[in-house]
Amino acid sequence: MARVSINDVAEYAGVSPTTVSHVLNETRFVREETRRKVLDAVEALDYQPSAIARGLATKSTQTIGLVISDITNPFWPAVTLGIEHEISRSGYHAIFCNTDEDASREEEYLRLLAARQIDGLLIAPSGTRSKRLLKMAQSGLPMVLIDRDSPDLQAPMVCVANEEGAYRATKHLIEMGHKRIGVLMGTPSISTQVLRTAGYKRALREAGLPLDETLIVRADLRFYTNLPQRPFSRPANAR
Amino acid sequence: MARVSINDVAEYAGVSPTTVSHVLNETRFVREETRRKVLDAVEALDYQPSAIARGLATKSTQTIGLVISDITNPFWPAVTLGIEHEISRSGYHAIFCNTDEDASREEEYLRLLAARQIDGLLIAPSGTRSKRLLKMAQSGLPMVLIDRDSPDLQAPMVCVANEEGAYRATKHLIEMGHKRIGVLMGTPSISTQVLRTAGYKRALREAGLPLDETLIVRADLRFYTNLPQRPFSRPANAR
DNA sequence: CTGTTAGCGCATTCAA
DNA sequence: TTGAATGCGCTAACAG
Repeated sequence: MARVSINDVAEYAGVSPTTVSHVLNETRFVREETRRKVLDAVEALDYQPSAIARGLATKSTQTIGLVISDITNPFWPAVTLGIEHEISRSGYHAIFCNTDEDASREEEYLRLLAARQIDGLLIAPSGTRSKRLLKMAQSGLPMVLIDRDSPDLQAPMVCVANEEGAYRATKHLIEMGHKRIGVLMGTPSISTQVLRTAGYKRALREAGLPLDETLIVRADLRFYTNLPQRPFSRPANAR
Repeated sequence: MARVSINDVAEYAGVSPTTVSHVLNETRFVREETRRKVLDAVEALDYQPSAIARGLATKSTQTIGLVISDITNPFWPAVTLGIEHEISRSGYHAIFCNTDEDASREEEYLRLLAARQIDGLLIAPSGTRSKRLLKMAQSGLPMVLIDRDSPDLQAPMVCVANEEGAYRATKHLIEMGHKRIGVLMGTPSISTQVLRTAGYKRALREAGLPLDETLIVRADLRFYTNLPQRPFSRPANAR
């Protein structure tokens, strides 16, 4: 039952562990004959290198953290799928973290990811500024924000045009002759919501329409299907 | 930039690494005074134990593999959410693997998970029987099948009542007076599809209705939203 | 062209 | 009540 290690392979092949390592990683030239012996041993013993041990030795884990808010919001599966494809194409893999829009869960996950020594981080940050996240960014951990901005993080971000989108939508309604236009807003602390509301206001301003704050309503923007909905009680959320 | 290790903490606190390890894991009694010193050192140095190193030493990774077929099928986000909650509640975390219903991707992921020394596996197996998966099961790796059965695996499974569900649905239609009832079937190799079709047939048989095979049609059962749909071409699939 | 040695950061005997 | 020594499985100098 004991895991077969690089030493077992080396012994079986009659070479040193170093050589085994080198042929497996193609990290230095090895005589074809030796190479064959090693490969045969690997085959015979069904050897699987331990990513753990390698990680410890190289300080690189080929792992990236994926921190999102709510996988049941259909936006995220679509994003996740694309991410997963690119990641796995490059030999990496993702640790999946669903924060449920809960700052303490986010914090917990960040701690875990740090302990797992991730090589990079993809995150849709919750509104609350996390000291840990900040520190991770400053430590030089490669990181990109998805869907949401975070003022003090200054990491690259990819997102939709929230302000512009809301602006255009509002403008469109105005052009159709509507005067009293409302907004359903999700979690206010999130950049998407702030920006969309900003776009909405800009359109109103531009059209000379009055801004009625009571028309901006806090709502639960989650997507409902008739699937079993979240068995866990959580604060309302939205992208 | 160098990671602070257990030795740094030990030195800072004026104790041995052994003691640090013990207070952190609460694995043997340590005098309160010593304990405090260690905890203070941890705090002062912002020490994060390396899960990698621990994994290598203990052979336990607190990691479980989650292998599903298609995260854009709304069934899976719902399932994933529940899994993620339970997993993280227990101090574990998941490596997310989206196979896209592709046997070779499944194979690749299984290899990766084995290398990462996962402690357990949750999988919705693709139809094709994987030798690697079989070996993993036989090696004693804790494993549970989700949503789909796999004949030669004999692992615990949790799924919906496919046969019974299809049976009842069909029966309902029959009771409403319908005679020509069709089936849209996804990937045929998957147990869900087989069972549902079986339930359908049972209902027909029971009602003495003829079975018209041409009414069982292979289809793409993916769920379409107006979200950007899979930028990758893949074979059609379904749960 | 290949092997020896020495860590990576932790947990764990075995001693004291 | 605490330490010293060893090893997990691998990679990376440094030799030869």
